[in-house]
Amino acid sequence: MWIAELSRQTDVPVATIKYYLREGLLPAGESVGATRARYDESHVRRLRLIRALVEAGGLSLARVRGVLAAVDEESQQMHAVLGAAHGALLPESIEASTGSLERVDELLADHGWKVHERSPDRALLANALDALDRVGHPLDSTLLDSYLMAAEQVGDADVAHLPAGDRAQAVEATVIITALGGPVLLALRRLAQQNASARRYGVVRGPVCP
Amino acid sequence: MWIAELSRQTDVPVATIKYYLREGLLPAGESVGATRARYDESHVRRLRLIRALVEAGGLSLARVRGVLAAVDEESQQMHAVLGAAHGALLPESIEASTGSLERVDELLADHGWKVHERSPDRALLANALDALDRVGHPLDSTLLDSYLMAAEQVGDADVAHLPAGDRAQAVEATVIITALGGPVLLALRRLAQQNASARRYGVVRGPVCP
DNA sequence: CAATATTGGAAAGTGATACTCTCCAAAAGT
DNA sequence: ACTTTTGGAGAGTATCACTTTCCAATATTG
Repeated sequence: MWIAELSRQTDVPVATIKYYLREGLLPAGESVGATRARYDESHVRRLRLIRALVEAGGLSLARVRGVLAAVDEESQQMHAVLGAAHGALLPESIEASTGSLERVDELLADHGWKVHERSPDRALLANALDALDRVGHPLDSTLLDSYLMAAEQVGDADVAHLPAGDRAQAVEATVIITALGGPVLLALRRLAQQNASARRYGVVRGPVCP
Repeated sequence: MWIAELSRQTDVPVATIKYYLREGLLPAGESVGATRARYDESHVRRLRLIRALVEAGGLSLARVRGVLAAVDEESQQMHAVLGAAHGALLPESIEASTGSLERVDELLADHGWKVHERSPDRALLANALDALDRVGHPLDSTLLDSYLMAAEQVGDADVAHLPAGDRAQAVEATVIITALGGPVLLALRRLAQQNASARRYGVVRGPVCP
């Protein structure tokens, strides 16, 4: 198919496809003459993946680039793919207080979690705890435990549901569920908060949506 | 205190404070003469809140403005404050397929969740499910159930931990925990995924962080 | 065969966001 | 008297994610 057809099938403007090609997010089509290139199903899939990560996952194009690199890295073990996908999803350097980092490490140790010691998530978590401290609302330890147990449920379920057979599909499923599961979980959490709030405070009329 | 002292206490550059004042994110100080204004603890707290929402919560200044408006709205019931905070945290119009919206509504009905029928979270959730469909990895119903139960745990715990006494503090705690709890939960989820992945796939060496 | 349309490719332009810098005259400190 | 600081405003800057405009080389259509 030509670029116009690729645009039609994915609902992405031709100009944007050209931009993604320039940026190296989308591999070039098979060049047919000087002013023509042919695209195929793989381009349709890749383009849909990019749009899903950007629109629903809220990733920047820079992060998408990193995620795609992790997807395309053929040689790695599945466990490493997850680590690479996580690495691509996060800023690589976050600063956090040693106090919060210790609290995180202790928490992980208490529950016997086996995570990479240089995982950016440790620092990211500690950083969030620091921010809560700074605004004068430190995260209660029992609340943090609730978060951890809920996260464990979800993380276990995520990994259990990764397809076992085809490696390429498992890799894609890994980045998709990691990136798009987040918004799903956060939306459900807010809905659960609304439900819990309705029970705790009672509702005269529904909540006001401004 | 003068603006320089406010800057010192919050680690926010004077130019940025002036910018926030212009943008109406920070209320003006008490004007003392033509070239002087006095700031107090309330400005320090507000500024720290803004920075926490922006840096740790990842909110845009436009969303912060909405959240602060919800905080400052004195008249509302606590339940409405939560709704307003949620409203401010999300885009107000998200489109989703009727199929996914029905799936969401059914899910909420099955679990007896009482949420506002026009909550943007419904559409946001349905939109995320649509995105998963479009990339050819529809969200498995048992996995969605795991998400829902985990979200219920967290949402219940969040609301249970809101301070009961002072209303102003409860309002602030509501927006803080809603906005900053998200990153905490997502970081823990990724750590849980790493742990589950280590168990499922075994680890020869630790995951590679690129 | 002529007229029109489409393509790949590159460069420049756009609009939003979040600052950051420069300037100013009035006032405060020394 | 002189240096510093302040509030206020305007302009400038960097990044991001496109979008527009241009081109010459083809393809398609009549």
